[in-house]
Amino acid sequence: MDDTNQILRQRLQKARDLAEQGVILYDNSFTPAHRIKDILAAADDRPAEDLPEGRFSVAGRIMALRKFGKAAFLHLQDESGRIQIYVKRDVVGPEAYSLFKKLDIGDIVGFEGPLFRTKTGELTIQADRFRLLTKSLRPLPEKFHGLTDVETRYRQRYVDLIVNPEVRETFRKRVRIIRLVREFLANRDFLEVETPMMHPVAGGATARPFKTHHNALDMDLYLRIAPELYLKRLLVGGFERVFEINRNFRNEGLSTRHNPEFTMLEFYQAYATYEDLMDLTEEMISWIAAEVCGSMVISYQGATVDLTPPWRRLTMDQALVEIGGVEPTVVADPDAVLAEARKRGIELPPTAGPGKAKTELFELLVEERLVDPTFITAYPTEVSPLARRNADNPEITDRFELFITGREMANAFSELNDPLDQRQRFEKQIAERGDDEEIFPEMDRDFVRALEYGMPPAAGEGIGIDRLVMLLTDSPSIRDVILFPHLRPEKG
RNA sequence: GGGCCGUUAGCUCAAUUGGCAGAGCAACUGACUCUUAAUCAGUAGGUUCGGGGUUCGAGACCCUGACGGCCCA
Repeated sequence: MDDTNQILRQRLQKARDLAEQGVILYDNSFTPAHRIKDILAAADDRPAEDLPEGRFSVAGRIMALRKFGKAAFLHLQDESGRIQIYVKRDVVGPEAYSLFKKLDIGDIVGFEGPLFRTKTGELTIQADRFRLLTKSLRPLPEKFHGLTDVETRYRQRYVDLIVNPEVRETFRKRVRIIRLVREFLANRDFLEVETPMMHPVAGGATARPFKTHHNALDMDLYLRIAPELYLKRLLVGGFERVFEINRNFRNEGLSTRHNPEFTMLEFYQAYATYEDLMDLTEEMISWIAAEVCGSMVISYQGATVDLTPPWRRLTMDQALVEIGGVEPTVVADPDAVLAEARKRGIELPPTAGPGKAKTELFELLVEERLVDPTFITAYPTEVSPLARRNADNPEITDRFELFITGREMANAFSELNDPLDQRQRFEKQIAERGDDEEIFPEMDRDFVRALEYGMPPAAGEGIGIDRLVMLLTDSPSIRDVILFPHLRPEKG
């Protein structure tokens, strides 16, 4: 502990003095009978003469303290809310009051007493007993400006949570959103499963994985970049509707939209197509928004986003023409697409075909302009190694991505279940991976074997939970919706 | 990885052209029994992110490193 700080020294000395007087600094013998929110609700707007009678006991942290000579007001905060407490020497007695005067903002204290209203009408507990439950040794941030330094907020999230109620609310909403996702899928007979986080082969996505090592088995393992290949094995096994909400890990850069570990929902439904999943996705996200935000029309960083179904559906070619302003003749001609991409300054690897070029053009010209929810369909097969080919056109897949506020929110497709096609696409991926052996180092042979047993026709989807939470909590950065976002160590 | 910006008291922030490092809140002492950014009087609190340099003199200028933010890859 940094004992050069004056305030810390004083607090520590104060704690020692209290301990010498026989005060227990970390007492765990007080059980509050009430939550602050329930007291506030019970009293509601009732006038002073009509307040609930009897004694109330609450426990929480002192957030503000206004002391007089022989009386004091304080605000106590528990998880549910904040209430004013009045402590008067004539009521608690001189001995207890001199102990009370040693308490600090930040201490956790239990109070007991009846309710009254102050002359300004504020509901207040007139404490006749109290007990110090936890002595705080570090000062809280200033009451008016609070804690705004983002680095401290992320590094010491506990302080952020103590002093910033909107941060607590964001994380409550996060929990609520995840619970609603589970409820929605459970109501449709989806089975929640858990699949491995450590994979011998990092598959199911194209991303650089984290590597670890199993000592007893003397083998390298990868933290999963996606659960997809395991969930599809479960379809082979006969579970027809499965989902998993869990962490994925990608060994890539950090940004306002990327954390190395992030939470992903993936779900798979047998005998369904990507078109069924568009309906399901609309229904799920608009319902969750209505439950959590109270409306399907929400505000995100100053923009209005209307989540009311149905949502706009465009093929990638249509989006390039209608939103990106690319000539239809260019979109229709593979060579022209490649030329257009190069003309726009996009650097393409030598192996890239028109599908890759289209996707890059889409990211450049269209993506950020899709504010209201939009499904983009007909992704090139070239960039969709796990998706089923379209029956009429093998160059495209039965796939969609969902964009909201210019960000990719979901990725879904009718699943490829032809084992021979799957093996060829894996082989092509490996051949084209370039120098970076970290990405897609080998094919998942067992997955191909599973397909050989026969996977029912199915559609599957992934939704980035963190991005969904960002959208529904109006948070600009993924770090605002992850309790402990990744940061470099404090001391280098 | 690249560019730009930032880091000053526990917190939020000042500091003119390079000239004694400050305020508010928090803290400490005292007064005060309905306050709510309580009030009043007084006191204390600094490795100006680290290292190096220029200068009579550096929080500020130069070099370098750390951490963070934004944008780009």
